[in-house]
Amino acid sequence: MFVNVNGHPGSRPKALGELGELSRARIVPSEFRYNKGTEIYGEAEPADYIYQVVDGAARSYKLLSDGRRQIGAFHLVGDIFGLENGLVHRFTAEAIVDTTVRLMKRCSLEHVAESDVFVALDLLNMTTSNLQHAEDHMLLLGRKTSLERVAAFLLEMDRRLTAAGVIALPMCRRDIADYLGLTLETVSRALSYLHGKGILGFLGQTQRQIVLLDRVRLAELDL
Amino acid sequence: MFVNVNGHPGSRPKALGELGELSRARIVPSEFRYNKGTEIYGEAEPADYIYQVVDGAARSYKLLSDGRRQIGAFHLVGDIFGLENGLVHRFTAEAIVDTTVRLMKRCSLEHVAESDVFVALDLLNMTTSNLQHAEDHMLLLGRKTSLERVAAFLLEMDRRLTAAGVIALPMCRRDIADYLGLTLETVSRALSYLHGKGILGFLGQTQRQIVLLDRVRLAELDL
DNA sequence: CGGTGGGTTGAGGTATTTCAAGGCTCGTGG
DNA sequence: CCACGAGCCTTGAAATACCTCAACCCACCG
Repeated sequence: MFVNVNGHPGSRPKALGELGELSRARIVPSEFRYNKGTEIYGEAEPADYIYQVVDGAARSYKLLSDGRRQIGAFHLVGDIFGLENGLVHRFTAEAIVDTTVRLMKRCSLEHVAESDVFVALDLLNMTTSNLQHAEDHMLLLGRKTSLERVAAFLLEMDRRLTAAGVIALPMCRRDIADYLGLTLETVSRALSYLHGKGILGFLGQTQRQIVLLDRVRLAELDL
Repeated sequence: MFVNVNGHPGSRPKALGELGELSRARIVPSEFRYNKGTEIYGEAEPADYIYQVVDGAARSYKLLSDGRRQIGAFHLVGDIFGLENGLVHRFTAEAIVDTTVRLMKRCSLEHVAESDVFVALDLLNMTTSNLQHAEDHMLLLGRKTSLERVAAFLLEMDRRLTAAGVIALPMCRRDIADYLGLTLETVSRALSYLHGKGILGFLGQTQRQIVLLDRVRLAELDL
């Protein structure tokens, strides 16, 4: 079934083993590269590092026992993720495309936080940002229609990764669906609808580059 | 509005409150009572205080422009809520029943946090707890069926407010529905179904007191 | 008593999912 | 160079989980 593409149960990459190579660099943040679809860390794994996307994109998700997946967030260039307060990660994180991350050992960070108020407040600010996103997303998942969800998604991506007026999505329709609590078909239909209404256009033939032609009408769909 | 708080900026705090993790903050808490259904604070209002439920229960929610409501959390006895990092609240909070809260001035708390690393870390811990709850709730809202949602709700309430084997719910079906992203009818049907299966029982005639008769089968529904 | 605020239940409607088919692109190998 | 399969996306048709609308019951309360 869903064994390969999203790296479901089958794949148990050796994130720790790979990171072992980096263990020499204790203090200085190091960079690491993950290939498309590979796991960066798994849910319930020890949270030894925090990550920042240098290039590429990642997804964080939870799974139900039967494979249903909910993506909690996409991590784009510049985003910091993997920040957990407890000892373990609460999400699985995977590279959506070939991705370079900068990583930092968590324990040293915590140690700094205990002695430096401003680091602690920084952590608090980052956690609060994550919380705010999650709160907004609960409203979307609990109460918005499919069209409203897709509109909100497009506006979020427009805000976060538009370059030169074009939204170059790194993720496939299934990822979008699992982020929005829909099926990929419903996402596709909503995008087609918006396309038909002249609200957005596609560039190239991959369907992953989107131009927002009428931001006003799109915003009207995002209640 | 409700301005009966005596803690003025000038007054020097002395006694420790029982605000648990925040006791180091050395802030004098005052109590206040809200009648059933009244607003404690509104979304986008200045966040001047943080709150702890002494008695009763509260709900935090967001509204869409057309009135659709998503309850993000219920606040039960002992819970701290209204903790925002920004200047304004991101939810509206209301008393579900007649409720007594202990409240603390936020600005003084922040001031302490800047100088006391342990207070800042306490704030971080509380924010992280909220984040974790929101993350779990996203999975519920995005991917679980109505029966699974109701089962998860019952188990959460069982964990958080059961006394003597009875779950005495403070909230009505509509609140539950708006928490679970369902309609009140669907919630009612799910409860009836579980009742019919012998998984739960009702006490009294208000339908608000629930006994879990078969926690095992209920847990099986919570994937 | 009559009204109001919950709660349940049924019948019908609908938004979204599910199932199925087909198209397009791209990489690989004959 | 073309054939081929895999991955991704779209679209249609049918199924269904949940919603909507409506009726009714019951407890509470002035």
